[in-house]
Amino acid sequence: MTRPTSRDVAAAAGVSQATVSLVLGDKWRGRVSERTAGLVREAAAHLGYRPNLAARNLRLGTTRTALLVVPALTNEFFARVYTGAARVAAAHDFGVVLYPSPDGTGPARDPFASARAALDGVIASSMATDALTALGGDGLPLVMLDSDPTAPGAAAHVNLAMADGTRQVTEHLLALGHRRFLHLASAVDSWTFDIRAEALSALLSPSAELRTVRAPLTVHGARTATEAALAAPGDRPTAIVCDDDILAAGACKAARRLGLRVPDDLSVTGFDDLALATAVEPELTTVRLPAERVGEHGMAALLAVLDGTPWTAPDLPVTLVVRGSTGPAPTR
Amino acid sequence: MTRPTSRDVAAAAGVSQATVSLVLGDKWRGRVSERTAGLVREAAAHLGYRPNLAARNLRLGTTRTALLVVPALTNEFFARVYTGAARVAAAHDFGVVLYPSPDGTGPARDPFASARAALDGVIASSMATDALTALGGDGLPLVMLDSDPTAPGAAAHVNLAMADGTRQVTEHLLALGHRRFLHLASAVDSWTFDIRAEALSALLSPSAELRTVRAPLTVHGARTATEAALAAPGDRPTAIVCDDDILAAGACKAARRLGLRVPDDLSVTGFDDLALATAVEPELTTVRLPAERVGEHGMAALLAVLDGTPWTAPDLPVTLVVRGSTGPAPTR
DNA sequence: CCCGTCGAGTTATACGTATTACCCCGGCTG
DNA sequence: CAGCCGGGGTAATACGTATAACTCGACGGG
Repeated sequence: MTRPTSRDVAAAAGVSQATVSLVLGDKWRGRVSERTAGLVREAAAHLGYRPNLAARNLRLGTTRTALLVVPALTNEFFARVYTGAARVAAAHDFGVVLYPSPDGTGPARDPFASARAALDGVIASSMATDALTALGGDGLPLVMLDSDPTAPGAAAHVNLAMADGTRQVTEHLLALGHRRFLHLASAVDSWTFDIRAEALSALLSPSAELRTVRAPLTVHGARTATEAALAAPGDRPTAIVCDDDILAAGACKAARRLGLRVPDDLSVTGFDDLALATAVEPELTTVRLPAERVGEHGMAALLAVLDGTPWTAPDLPVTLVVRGSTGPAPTR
Repeated sequence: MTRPTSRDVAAAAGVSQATVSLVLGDKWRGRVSERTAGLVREAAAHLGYRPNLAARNLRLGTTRTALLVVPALTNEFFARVYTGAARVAAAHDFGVVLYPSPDGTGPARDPFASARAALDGVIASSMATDALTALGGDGLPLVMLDSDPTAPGAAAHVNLAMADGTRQVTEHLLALGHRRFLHLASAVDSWTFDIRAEALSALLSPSAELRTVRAPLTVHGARTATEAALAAPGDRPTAIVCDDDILAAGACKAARRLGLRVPDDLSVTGFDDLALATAVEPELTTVRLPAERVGEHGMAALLAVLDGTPWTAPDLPVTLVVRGSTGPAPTR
């Protein structure tokens, strides 16, 4: 009734356990005869043998498993990061285990207890610096994605050219004649917020006006925050630069509620190029982030670190995708 | 340089390895003095000791880890299923490892090799029956979510009242006067498609007209499929029942392209109540599925199976959410 | 005829943990 | 004073695997 072990297979094939291990581990060239190997494989298949991963991991001292820490899986961006990481992992016979870090509804507090798998390394995505250092202290190699490269504890970094993305979108809007901007950002602190806010104000001042509003990373949260901002006294902004497509979708809804037309009265831009960006009307002008590439590079970096190989790579490029949510500034 | 083991802790605390294990495993009431326990804990903390999970799993013969197989993580529905499963798992000191089954871009073929963790059981969500039976053969307890309850190999099932959801949405549309329906479904075969198609045709015939179109589960795919369907000769449908909010979003875009107004000229309904449903304009009338609840029940079912406890539960209820994408049938 | 070599396996061991069975000692009981 | 008990801890072991070290014939060369 219990699962068969390599010893059971050995007994069935009339050989020793070591031979089973050699054959199934593909290490038998010249050590075991073709005929015996066949017998072993047949016995294994017949019994439905599966090696016990726990035992193997213990013996080998490595698990070929990485932990990927993401803020929230329901965000398509991170799902895509995972996809990329898992693809590279699979190519190197690695596995990836997820830990959605506490966003309130997530699982328990301790990633390493929660992800019960034995791990070889950790990849952490888009975490605030202090949350990361909390991860750092336990001796596993750590790769940080989309995070402050000066933060301590990381063996490698993978970053996106966020500042450049902000530059592209801003210049696009400036070229369209916009001069009054609203920066709509996620309420959650992150390194990329700082980067983008900085790039934005550097590009705009002193020729243009900039206000910043932060909102929960949901369509609804962005809508209400934007409504409030647009209803504020003073000259209305003509362009809203959002740090996320989700926020941009909310901004568009706010505009519609207030009777403003996008893009005629108000231009809105997003970030990420999620499926959402082309689901809404008008489709969002946004900055496409190579999310899967981020995951791929993160896993590659971790593999390099585990190998002792030095790893370094430039920031991943991002591209502006112009769609229907931006247009010339209203001449008024 | 290598990670400290329980023996290292024992040496540092001046006790035996067994004592360390007892103390850290909280099994020392009456077996170890308070003072010694303190020493052990202090030594462990000082060395940064983390028990080796592989060794523990091997010793205990259980991993307290489940594999969750989902079709695609980028779909918010499955991300929420995972969230629910992980929450219940965490409450029972279990972990959940994901395996996004091959959607083309996914990782390798064999879930059990790919998810490298040693497993206690498997939860498979919304899989076609044949894909599931391929999973079945390896001796692990299997819980099926949202799948054909007559399929062999499952130790337990968790299902949604999909037929009832279809009934609710159909009656809503019938009450609004609609008589010509288009059923827009995912191109991927699934048990729930059959269920809903069946419910729909039973409710509509012979009083109303029904056509079925299947499309890739993307906004773009749904848009092009819907455009083609609406351009087809014959009387245009006045209501499109979609099996997914993503499809509904695509259908709305198709309508707009053809100059049809939603809901004035055409009513559209979705399924799932994703964030997308309230991101688009008009917001989607849809059937809300308790996705997290599905994950929670799935994990609970697996825990029960592992316990030997019988497990059974009625289908999870679903609720119609009426929003702006449905309205009275055009009087024409 | 003896030794080296090679082919085809086997025996033994270690990985780090949890737990069972045991040990020792001081104090209480009869 | 022998016997017993219980508190406080230790020694030994098993989990299933991978692999290094070894064995055992047979064979070929010198």
